[in-house]
Amino acid sequence: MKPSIPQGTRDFSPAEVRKRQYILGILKEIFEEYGFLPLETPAMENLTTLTGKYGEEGDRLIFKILNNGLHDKKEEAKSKLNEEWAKMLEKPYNTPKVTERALRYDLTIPFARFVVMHQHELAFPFRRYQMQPVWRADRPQKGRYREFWQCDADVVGSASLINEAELLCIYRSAFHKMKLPGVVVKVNSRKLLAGLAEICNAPDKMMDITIALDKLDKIGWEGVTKELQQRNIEQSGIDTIEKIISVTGSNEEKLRVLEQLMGTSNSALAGITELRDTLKYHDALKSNEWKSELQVDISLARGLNYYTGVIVEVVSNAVKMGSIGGGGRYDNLTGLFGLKNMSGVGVSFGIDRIYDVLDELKLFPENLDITTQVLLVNFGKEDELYSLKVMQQLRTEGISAEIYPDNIKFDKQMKYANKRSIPYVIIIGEQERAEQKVSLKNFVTGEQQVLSIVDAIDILKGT
RNA sequence: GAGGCUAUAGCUCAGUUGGUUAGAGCGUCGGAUUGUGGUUCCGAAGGUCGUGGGUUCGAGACCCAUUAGCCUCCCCA
Repeated sequence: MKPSIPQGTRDFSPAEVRKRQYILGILKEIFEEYGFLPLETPAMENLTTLTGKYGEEGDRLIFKILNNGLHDKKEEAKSKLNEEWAKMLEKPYNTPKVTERALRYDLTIPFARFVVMHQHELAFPFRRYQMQPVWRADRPQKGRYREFWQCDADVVGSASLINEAELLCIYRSAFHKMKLPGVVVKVNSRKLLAGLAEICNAPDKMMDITIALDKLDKIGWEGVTKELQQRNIEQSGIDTIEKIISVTGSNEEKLRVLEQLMGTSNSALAGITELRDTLKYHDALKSNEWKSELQVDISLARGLNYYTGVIVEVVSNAVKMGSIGGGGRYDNLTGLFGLKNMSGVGVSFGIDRIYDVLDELKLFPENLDITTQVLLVNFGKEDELYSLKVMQQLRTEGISAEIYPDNIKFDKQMKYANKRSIPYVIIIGEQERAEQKVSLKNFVTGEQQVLSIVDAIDILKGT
């Protein structure tokens, strides 16, 4: 049979894993630096944990897991299952008989579930980071996969805007460490968007307005106007929106003008205040080394409807690609699972996209592909036994070493070392063994010398 | 959910208005060269042309269906 993998999934070759680990390593380091603790949750959740949390569209994209009731030995149970199957096929919907588990769709909802289940053991505010794959039954395309990784950091149990500011700093610090150019961290507030809907006389149409507005970059103001008309927004409202999104200047200047334009809405004023306070905290925390921009952007919307306060999204202008991260404040996330008054805020890094961007811009460090430092050539018989001892000595000294396990032709072994980009080869034959020495060949320069084991170790350690 | 493109060797792809025995590069394996890699040279293996049907004297090519992959919109990371 022809080997294949499911649509939207990928193998990661050793070189790719190295690169991915480079990204994960930077994130992990920063998360820990900011006091976040690691968490892992199962790949699958109970279906009821996930449904209804991501909107109608999201629900459709959840990967459901078939019950394995087929192992049930009772004929009665089997026929019951067949009935359910038939029902499901007739008009597509799910019954608990057929599926009651699903692959996790993101890391936030499982986190909320975890917090509620472990509320008595946790010290609040609880900060956790989590880096694991998630699955979506989406149609794959460039930069979009059915299995992809998310790296989230969330704080739950604190309403302070210091958390928002810290998360903004995590973004800026991480992309600074990756040397990613053209990074723009956009912030907005759901309250501001709610206020916008209010002053457009359409308080119940916040989602319609924000979805249309979110496309500003893509389809321009003309396209957005059309979309707003389609969504039945009054012309006076559209004019107001135009005025508001045309506001330019520094973040503080923007906020000042927005305050004048939207002063009649308490919600908008609350949004402006929280953005102002977040920026104030951020300014106290920030490093002058960071080259990314932090922009208040009222056209920023985020799809997930559990956000209630500050929202954030990160893009890189250096590459044509969707957002590489996003997040926001959700006031009542754990309320869904029965734990009230537990405000949370979090950010997510889309490392698959970050990978694509870094790869395209050739920003991965070059030394990532170094693996084994030295290969011992195998000459068979007593030579290889002596080589094994030498090899363990090297490993004890912290030098990664491997022996070619089979006694095949010399040049094949050399070709192997070359292909693996192993920088050193140790040759131990009869002569070297008799003298208790090794021949050390530098594969980059081609130089070779006969040395005592101690001297060889010194050279290998020096590089 | 809507639309577009593609499918030929392990990989990337040629293949003329339909015409004899389907090609190249890379990779793999063997040899030149069993104590010295990269470069080079010689040789070999490897294909029911995605699958099923149709048109035709004749189909890798044309038509229909089907499956899979890629991409765009929607939505999202």
